[in-house]
Amino acid sequence: MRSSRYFMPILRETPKEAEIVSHRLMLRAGMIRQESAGIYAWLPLGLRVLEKVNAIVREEQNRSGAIEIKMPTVQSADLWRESGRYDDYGKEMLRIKDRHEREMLYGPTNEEMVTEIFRASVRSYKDLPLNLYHIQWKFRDEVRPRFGVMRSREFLMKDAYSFDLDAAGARHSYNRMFVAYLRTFARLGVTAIPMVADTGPIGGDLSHEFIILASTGESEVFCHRDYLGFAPPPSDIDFDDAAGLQAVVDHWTSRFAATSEKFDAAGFEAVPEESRLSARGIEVGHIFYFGTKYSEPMKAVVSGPDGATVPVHMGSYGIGPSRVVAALIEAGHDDNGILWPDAVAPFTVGIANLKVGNPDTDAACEALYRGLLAAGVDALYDDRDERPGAKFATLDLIGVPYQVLVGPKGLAEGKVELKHRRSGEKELLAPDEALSKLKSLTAAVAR
RNA sequence: CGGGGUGUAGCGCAGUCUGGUAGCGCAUCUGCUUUGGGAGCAGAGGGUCGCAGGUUCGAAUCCUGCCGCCCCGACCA
Repeated sequence: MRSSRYFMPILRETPKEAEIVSHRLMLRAGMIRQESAGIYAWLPLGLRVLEKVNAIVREEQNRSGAIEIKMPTVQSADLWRESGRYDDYGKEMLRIKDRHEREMLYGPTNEEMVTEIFRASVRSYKDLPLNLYHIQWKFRDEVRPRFGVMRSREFLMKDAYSFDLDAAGARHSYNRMFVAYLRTFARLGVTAIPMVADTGPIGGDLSHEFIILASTGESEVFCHRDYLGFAPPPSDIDFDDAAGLQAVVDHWTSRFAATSEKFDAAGFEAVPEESRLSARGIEVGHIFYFGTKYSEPMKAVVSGPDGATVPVHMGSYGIGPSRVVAALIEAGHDDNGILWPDAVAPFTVGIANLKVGNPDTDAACEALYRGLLAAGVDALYDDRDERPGAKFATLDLIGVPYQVLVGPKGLAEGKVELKHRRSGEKELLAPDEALSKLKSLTAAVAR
């Protein structure tokens, strides 16, 4: 993408309403724009990051055996009356009426709808296990939305729903998601620690929250330091191997880890003092097993091997990609701007032409830009007629991980400067060396 | 939902107390000079002062009502 042709409304000053660093940086980088309290438009740069998060989430869901669908945002109130939640959900649910005065709602979650879809088509235990997920906008009418997309009213959520014949099968489905989440967050470049969680209004008796540690996080969390060193499960892990998955889950739940709601002083004090980690965290994922809570009232039943009709055991599994974007910034930023993990950076490489109009810099930049595009690298070519300082500041602000600075001084020596955003390291290379080095550095994230 | 605050140009703000027809910085546009860490000079454009009533010769400013937004608390992916 050429900067001169792009839509990237950078703000030099911070809008006063933005309190936390991720919100400030997302506004300044022109990633989002607030349209109403807790409701945001995603501008091109923000959308790029959001879609890269989605892509990783989707790949790992698919790898674990989940199947993607897309359910609507608007649902019928009648569906929610079946489960009894229409009256229970309270003011957080946005209730609307259509032109025929039918009661509708903007979905805050989809347990009822997916159960309805399941029961309409599945009759036999032979069709199980089944896990259906979608990535869709949700709306929860929070009393006080805040912190930008961290706690917004409208937010994007990946929600998966598993269906099994019995509790043991459901446990396996739960573990599949547990392992998929470990891999997902590792690929997103962060450590997310599974912590024992409250099941809340969704109900059930098995639940974990996945927490990213960040000093500006909203939750107070306590865990064993060992979690920071645990290796994520490999990409070739066998999701059909119930015992193998259970071993991974056992390992990742073998140390103390709890949010303040589930904090147990005796358990934490049993952790050796030098290993106790008391920190702040951001909840980016939450998984539940809730048995037959919905299948029973909504009659989602299958025939078992013995011919008996039984309600299916279900679980639900959420990741909030829009919140993840903010959490990644909370976990990665400095005074100059955002430090994206390579895998989700809006652009992997930025090229700054320090003197647009100079035949040498123009030609060198064009060659680099074309070479990167040909290699499938997401490159941003800053070809605007701006001063060098403005270009450096912009690339740092939006967090481009690898930057090539091309100016007449360097070119006179036959060199361009390659800068690594996160470490600040710089090196002088011949343009073609820079290109081949960038190709190898970014090979893992190139398309 | 309780408490506090705020609304003036795209962003950050002054002006409101003490009414006289709107200003500053950044951004934008034009020109010249600049060009390796958010340039300088000169000029220009851009605002129903949140909305609706009221008081007044005259309202951004005073009064009444409404709305939006932000912060603190209680609640949540």
